[in-house]
Amino acid sequence: MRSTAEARRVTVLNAAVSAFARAGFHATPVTAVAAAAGISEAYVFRLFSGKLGLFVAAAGACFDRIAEAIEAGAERATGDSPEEILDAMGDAYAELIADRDLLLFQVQAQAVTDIPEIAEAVRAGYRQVATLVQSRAGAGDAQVQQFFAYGQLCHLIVTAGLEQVPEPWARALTAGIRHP
Amino acid sequence: MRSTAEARRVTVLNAAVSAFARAGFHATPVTAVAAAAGISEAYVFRLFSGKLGLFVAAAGACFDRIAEAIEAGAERATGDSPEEILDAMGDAYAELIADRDLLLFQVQAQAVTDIPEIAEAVRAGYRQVATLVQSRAGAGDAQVQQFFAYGQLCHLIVTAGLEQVPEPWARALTAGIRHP
DNA sequence: CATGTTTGTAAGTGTGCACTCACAAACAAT
DNA sequence: ATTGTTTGTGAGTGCACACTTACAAACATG
Repeated sequence: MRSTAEARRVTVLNAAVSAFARAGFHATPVTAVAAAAGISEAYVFRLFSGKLGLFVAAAGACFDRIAEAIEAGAERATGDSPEEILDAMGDAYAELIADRDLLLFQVQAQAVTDIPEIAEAVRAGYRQVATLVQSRAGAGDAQVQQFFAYGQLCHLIVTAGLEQVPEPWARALTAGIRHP
Repeated sequence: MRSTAEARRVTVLNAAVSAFARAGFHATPVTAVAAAAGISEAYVFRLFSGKLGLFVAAAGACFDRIAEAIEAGAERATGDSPEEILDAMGDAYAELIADRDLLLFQVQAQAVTDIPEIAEAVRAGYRQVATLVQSRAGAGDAQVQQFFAYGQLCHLIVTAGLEQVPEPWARALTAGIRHP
């Protein structure tokens, strides 16, 4: 008995977010997650209820990390106007997704929302983050909407690799976006 | 010999866009596409170079339809200021994605950009649409960027089913978005 | 009508993967 | 020590699916 089940679950979830982020739900065998976590495939199935349960739990971990980073970013805001807090939140988010795992996982999760359990997990994740942004920044609906619209644009820029494209249309889409 | 190969390819591509849109690249067996097109799986493999070739061709067809609709929308603009043309383009896009196939296909394609051929197809598609919007509307970079940012937000709203969510955070994200 | 070409399919083949089960070793409790 | 519980794995099982091949029927052309 090397570790408690709860500690293993955390390790596995980190490996799962990373693995699912790259290839998505259907193209990622749980063998890959197990290998990344350093345990056997069979034990992953005992720790989580099937591949679907694993993915849903990983989604929860993903959005928890995002909410945590955004809240910490708000704490570092220079002022307390909605604009300043939103800006600080944007910076924190840009910094967080530097490794791309959390960003890509969101894209992958959105792609498998035809599975009801995953759709619910995505809604729960955005509920958590959106209510946080709304209440913590004290921003109006339009500002919150804009915050998420440009966040989604960021997902497109990264998945399509637009920061590598020198043509004018790509420069227009990536202009001023923090950090890609 | 009922039909020419070229006519079959068109039929198959329509079926492919629809089928891939729902379940994505990896979860859609080419049997499903073949069945939807009313031909055998083996013939699909003769018409296209593997499942990947089929998906890439479907992506081309998808973005062609989008570009066509946006151009037709611009034609119907009430004035010829960038704002009015962009607005007409937005309406045309909102109308086009009413059946959700074209929207969901884009989301699915973004999720499998770890496959280089698909990443290139996505870039080619957005190049086509973005240059069209930029040149046809005569809009500045910031306006073009905003156009696509809110388009991407629209993808989130649909995949997560936010238009069905009555809570304040979801209302903020969906406010004023055309047609969901 | 004979020969060639294109359209179409039925029936495989091999492989990858989700999930299970029987079993073992580490630890706890009495 | 003995019994029970939790942590952990190796070795399967069965199925879905990408892709191939061999073959047949429709059409064209001389």
